[in-house]
Amino acid sequence: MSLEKILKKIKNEFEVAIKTAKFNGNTYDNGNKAKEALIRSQKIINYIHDFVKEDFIRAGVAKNKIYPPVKHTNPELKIQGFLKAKNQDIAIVPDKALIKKTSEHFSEVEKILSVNVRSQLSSLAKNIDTLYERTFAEALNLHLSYPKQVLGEVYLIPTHEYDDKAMLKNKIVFKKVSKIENYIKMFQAINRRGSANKNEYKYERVCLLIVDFKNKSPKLYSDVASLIKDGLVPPNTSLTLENLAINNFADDLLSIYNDRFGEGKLN
DNA sequence: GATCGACCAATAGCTCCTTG
DNA sequence: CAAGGAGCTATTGGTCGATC
Repeated sequence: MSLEKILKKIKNEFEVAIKTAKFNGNTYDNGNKAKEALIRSQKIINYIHDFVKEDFIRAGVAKNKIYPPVKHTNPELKIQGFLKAKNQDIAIVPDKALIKKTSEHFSEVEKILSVNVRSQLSSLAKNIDTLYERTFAEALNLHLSYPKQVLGEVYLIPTHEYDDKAMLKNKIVFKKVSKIENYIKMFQAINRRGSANKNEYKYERVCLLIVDFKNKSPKLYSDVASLIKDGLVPPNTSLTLENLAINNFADDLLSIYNDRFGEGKLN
């Protein structure tokens, strides 16, 4: 499925939950509660998981090396990092034998390519700093144990967050424009870890999906010029979405992977 | 007196374990 | 081996002091 279609589906399901206070055959007290159930079911984020998985397959990765497989939500691979073990949203495993080794520290485990995927559609401003901490702690947790491991992160944010108060009354209301600049700045700061022996807090490649859900067909922003044109970041901004957009996401990760571990291990 | 920023806490749905 | 419960986590809502 194309990303455009997926975003449309996400918008639709999210807004239907808010407007009807229903999700998955259950009726909730209000639209906000139904939306919570939808988010917590992981249904929405799983669309993005599958998109990323499909993109890896397009880029040459073997289907059977991806965990959980396309269209499946388990088994997730739990990898023991420096401080804690954590399930990986998308893991690409060069050799099946590694799967049994992820609960302890085996150096070959670093050959597993891992991508985490998350979203935040409301309360962005309030939580930006919780997000900072979580996001970079997760890369650290793995890189401190596995310095060469190739890590990716995909984060979906709206240009205008959904208003949580309006949801209580089953209304779709968008707040004024999100602090998109802050998000870009923060993700650029932890993006493109080039060398395997430093900057453990960085990801090898991050993708920030900036989407305007106010449009009937949600609009995905892949360059700063468009953001400026639509008044979403100041015209004089020095920021860029270079290496932060979805274009070449899988290819970039694979290219770093191939440099570190040799060509073709994931095909 | 409205908005912002920083920090904390809650909770549903999932997974996994236990128990009968 | 089903049912129930405990534990974990992602996401986001509440609050309070600072700042505009």
